[in-house]
Amino acid sequence: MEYDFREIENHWQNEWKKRGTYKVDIDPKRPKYYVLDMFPYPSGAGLHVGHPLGYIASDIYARYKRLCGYNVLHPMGYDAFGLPAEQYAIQTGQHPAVTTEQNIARYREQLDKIGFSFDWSREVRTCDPAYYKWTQWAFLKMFAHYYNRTEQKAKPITELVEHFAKYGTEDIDAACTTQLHFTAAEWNAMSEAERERTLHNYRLAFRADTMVNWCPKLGTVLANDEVKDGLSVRGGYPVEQKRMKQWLLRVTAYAQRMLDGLDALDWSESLKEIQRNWIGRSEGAQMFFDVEMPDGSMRKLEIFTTRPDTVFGVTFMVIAPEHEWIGDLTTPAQRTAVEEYIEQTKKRSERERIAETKRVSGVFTGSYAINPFSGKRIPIYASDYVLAGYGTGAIMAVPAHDSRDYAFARHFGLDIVPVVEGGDISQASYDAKSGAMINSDFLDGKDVKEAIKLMFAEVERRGIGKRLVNYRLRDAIFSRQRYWGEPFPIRYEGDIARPLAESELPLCLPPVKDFGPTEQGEPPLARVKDWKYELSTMPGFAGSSAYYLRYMDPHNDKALVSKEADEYWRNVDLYVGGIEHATGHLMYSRYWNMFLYDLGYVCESEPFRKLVNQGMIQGRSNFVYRIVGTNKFVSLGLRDQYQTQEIHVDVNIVKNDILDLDAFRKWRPEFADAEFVLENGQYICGWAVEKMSKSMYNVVNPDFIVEQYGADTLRMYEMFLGPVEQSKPWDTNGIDGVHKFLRRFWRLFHDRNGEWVLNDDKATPKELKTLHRTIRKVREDIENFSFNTSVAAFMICVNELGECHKREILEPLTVLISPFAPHIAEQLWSMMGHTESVCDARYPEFDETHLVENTFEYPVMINGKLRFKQEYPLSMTAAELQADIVTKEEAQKWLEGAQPKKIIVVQGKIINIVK
RNA sequence: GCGGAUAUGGUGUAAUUGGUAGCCACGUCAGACUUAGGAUCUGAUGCCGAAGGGCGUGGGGGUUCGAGUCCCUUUAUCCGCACCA
Repeated sequence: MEYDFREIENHWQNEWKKRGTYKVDIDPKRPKYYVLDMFPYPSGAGLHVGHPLGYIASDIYARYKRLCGYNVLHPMGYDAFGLPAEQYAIQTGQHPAVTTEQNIARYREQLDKIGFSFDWSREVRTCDPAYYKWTQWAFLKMFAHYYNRTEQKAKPITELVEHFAKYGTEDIDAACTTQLHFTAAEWNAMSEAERERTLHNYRLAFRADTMVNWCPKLGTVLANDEVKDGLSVRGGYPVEQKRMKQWLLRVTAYAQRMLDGLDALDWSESLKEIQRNWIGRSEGAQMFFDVEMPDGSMRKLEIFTTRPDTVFGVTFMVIAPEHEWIGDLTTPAQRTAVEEYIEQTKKRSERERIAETKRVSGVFTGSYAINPFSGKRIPIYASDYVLAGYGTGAIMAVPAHDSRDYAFARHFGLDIVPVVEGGDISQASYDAKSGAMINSDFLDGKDVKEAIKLMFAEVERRGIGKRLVNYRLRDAIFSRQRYWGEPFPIRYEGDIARPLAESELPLCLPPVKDFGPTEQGEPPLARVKDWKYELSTMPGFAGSSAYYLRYMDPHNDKALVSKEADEYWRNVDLYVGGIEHATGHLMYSRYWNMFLYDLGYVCESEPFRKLVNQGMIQGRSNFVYRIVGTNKFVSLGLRDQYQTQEIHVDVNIVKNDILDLDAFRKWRPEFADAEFVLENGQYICGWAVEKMSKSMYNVVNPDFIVEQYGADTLRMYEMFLGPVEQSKPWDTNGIDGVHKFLRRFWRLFHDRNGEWVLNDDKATPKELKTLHRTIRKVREDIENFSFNTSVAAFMICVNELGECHKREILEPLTVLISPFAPHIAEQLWSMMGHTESVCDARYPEFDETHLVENTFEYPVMINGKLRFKQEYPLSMTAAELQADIVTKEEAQKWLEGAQPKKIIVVQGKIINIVK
């Protein structure tokens, strides 16, 4: 009987479904293991071969863990709210719910074909009201809490209200948008609307009037991680900065904890580094500079600096054009110039601003500040090189030691005073944080690092500022002027946002017919009659922030996750997904989880213990070369002889870069009568690595591979391609090698006539050695997530076994391979007479004793090269080994009379013998 | 500019973690079986050389008896952040 993967795979997939093989429940008797994939957004294009890469890896790991006796939670679901479905709806008028449903069905069909061990009874969809009830619930909790920095924990906002009523802002250290100061009397005198407005300054989910990323083309605001180089990540449309009233999440409150938490996580260093960069902690000082206001009053301008040591070199100050005080600071003489400049900056898009970072621009406000240390009167400028969103939006400029300040000073002819030795300020600023201080009074002669410390102390002593830590991380803008997302459980009384009661959840997304903004530019929900709730909806990351918790207890309508389920499954042991979520989903999830942890709803502060980023699979495009003006195509090697035009050709009709001529003629009508100039009787195509996309005809559909070779071949081949973490072009060349391997594996159980053979003969020591070497290698490799090498180990093993028909060898080998090729393993397992699924077997243990009768090799260096090897039994201990060969005499005898010129012994071991 | 990663045959990769570089495959070549082969099987295949032999892990230097692996330096590519004060 030949290896009929079609029948085998069909049969076992049905059988798994029928038996509920992959359904899991809490089982306190067994240790848990939670293997999670980043759930997909079900797009209309379906899966290509790149998508399952991570799923296959995690599936192998999940199956392996299960075979090792763990109770494995391995769920799957859909991240179903989001922009593409809605964009499609706007274009076609089809409701996103309908297209999403269709796409999910297609995804499911494709996923099923590959033979994953998902527990589908736990499927979640973020657009399902029963699911997003808990997204809304978490939002309400954030709305009802603030972050107490003294306790480093989220606390009920009611505590804050009580405190305000008794003591005002006295002794409050809370994460907030702006530092407020008021007394209990002032608080008590506030109207309800005023109090509400004040509380938004502290809530973890809050409304604020801030600068946001506005994307006119998408008609919505976007979070920072959804914008790259001034363009929207989705769609690539221009994004502008605009002041708008939006909902935000105070993720900055958790900046330090998110930073600290990274150390204990088993994530790749590069991913942790991306998050560290994104959080962007910098230590410095807050300092106040006295400012002479044009109206004659004095104010204190707050700045942030990481280089307080250079304060004697401050010769001017710069504020952002958006700075609150800009109007007050501008003198009548400068008013026109300043207003013009503000107008000019407003017009420049984010993209232009980024592109023109080298261009120096700015304007003098007319006002002066006093350098608190040198006592000099210094001018205050406004310039867009100072960002409103970072620090306080104002800086002290030290042109001698900051390249941007230097360029600015040069452009406007301002003083440049060096305060650190080491540079040549006539050429450039000296930015390095080392050297001796000069021109700096009490700091003179001190090293920069010491000077910084001394300055911190001095600033605090004089009461003009204090040490401060600043973060680059911004609060996450949480509302989208869109339809296809979770509605906010918020209704308005005038301008006061009132949360819905928990019992009113879920607040369901009402149906609409038109998905675009209204004529007044309001979000689509404004069209819904009697919709008295918030018009915006939540962003994509809302639904994906806690889905891993929901999988633990997906049908619970009393809680996001029950205490019992949470305490059993705890958190994700292994998370597999793309690195593109480093600053989005992976930040928000950690924030969300820490918040729920503070409130006692979850028992682990970090959601994902170990994380593996699978590489991207790029496309490998193929080209044919048409002779210009003809319908004649010339093979790659001969194209230089003609004037040709390069045309993408469907990679599915090319094999090993050789074009299937008939298939090409059938591919498109205009090629029906194509002629070819061949080399060696074949048409060789050119190739290039490009993004996998329809327009380049390089999309390889997994269904196509499954149909041709079977799911097990696809699974193994994707693993064999190289390390999971690595990005690589998809190359179907070579898939035959894996397919051949599976056929050889099949043939281990069949004789030359294809008859099933399995006997109970004793295995030879050599066979046992082969088996156990493979067990050791594969176990190690799976633990290390090195699947390409474990596939290679299987291949070697099968090559070595030849025609082995022994149960003693084949049974463990079948279990060993079942995570990689579950269908064929299952079939063979049942043919061996097992009634239970191979998934219920135990993974074979490595037994060293089978290697004992064999030998290992002890290398000796001769003439600087390893030339001579002696084999010793593995059972030999290090001491015996030493006694045997380590002495010079032994070595000499061992070399059989050859006269060594030199024997080099290091720490009692011969490491080199020179003859 | 700052930070992270990678570099090995024609190709994808491997290397017991400092010990014979190139495992396992793809591709190529040769052979067998075939009416036929995009089937199957066997063998060869890093480069140079007729051979002995020499060279060889992006380049240069170093440590070591010994380096793909450790250190310094340099180049190239990829990724993240970026007027972040």
